[in-house]
Amino acid sequence: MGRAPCCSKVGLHRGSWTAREDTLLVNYIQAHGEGQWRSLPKRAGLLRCGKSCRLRWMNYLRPDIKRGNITPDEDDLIIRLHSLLGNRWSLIAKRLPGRTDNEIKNYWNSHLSKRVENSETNSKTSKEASIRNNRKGKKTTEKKKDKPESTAREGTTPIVTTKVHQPKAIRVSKFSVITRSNSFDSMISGSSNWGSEGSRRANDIQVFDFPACCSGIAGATKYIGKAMVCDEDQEFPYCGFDAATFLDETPVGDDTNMLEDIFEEYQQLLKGDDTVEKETPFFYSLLI
DNA sequence: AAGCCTGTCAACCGCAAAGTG
DNA sequence: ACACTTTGCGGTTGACAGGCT
Repeated sequence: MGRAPCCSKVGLHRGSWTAREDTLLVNYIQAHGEGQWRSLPKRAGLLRCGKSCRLRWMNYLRPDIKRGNITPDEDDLIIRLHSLLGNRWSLIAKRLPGRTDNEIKNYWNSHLSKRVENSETNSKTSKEASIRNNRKGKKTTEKKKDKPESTAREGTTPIVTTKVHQPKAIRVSKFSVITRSNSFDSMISGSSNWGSEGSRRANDIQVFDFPACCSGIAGATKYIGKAMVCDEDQEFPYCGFDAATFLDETPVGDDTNMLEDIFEEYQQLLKGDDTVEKETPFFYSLLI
């Protein structure tokens, strides 16, 4: 499909998987577990490359994959998370149990991107109309502040088009935490000693106070999640709060209200001040 | 009925981070 | 510190299905 193979895979199967191949892969992983993808095909008796096996398992065969259409709730959540995180599909997928990054990416590209684009166009058009009206001398009762633009869709939450970050693809470690001792430089470069799997249990769910530097601006006081230490000597947004880490560190549960709450709180945080983007590109460089 | 067009989605790719020796 | 391998990510492609002309 598409491009030439990344390496010589003469004799290896490519393209769609057969039922037999699926069975072989599932049986092998059930018996031996995931990992060792490079050697897995040989051991499982598959004529596929390890990458292909991993992809098939991750995106299709895993038992916890949720099949079926994206629900309106999921749909909304994807739009809103994308407005915060950009194309970080794996991060978005983590907030949608049972959905894969590939699925969400495809769904976005085929369904949502156009819708959001249209909503932005519409909103732009109405804004321009408004400007034209103003130029005509039509009175406006109040000067609108720069608020997040949103448009309503029938029966769903309005689409938030506040900011669309276009981050580059970076891998976000599952247990990444920002510590006082870690500089932003190390955060960006990814040379992370920001925490280790061994130092924290994955399911530790606690309620934390936002550091004063953050809560002062955001108005938010608490979030539920794993520890994230902030350098309170610095003022937000220099303190080390970042969307990816925040969402990554916040456990996923079945409680959609909790997700809503988390989203709302982070939304508040980002909304804090548009000058953040203009005056502190450093903060945004964490996301872009 | 046949051909064209469009949308969807599984699978591929290259790249970069993380892991290992 | 370095080189090499493994893993994970996001972008892209092309097969396929269904609608349209």
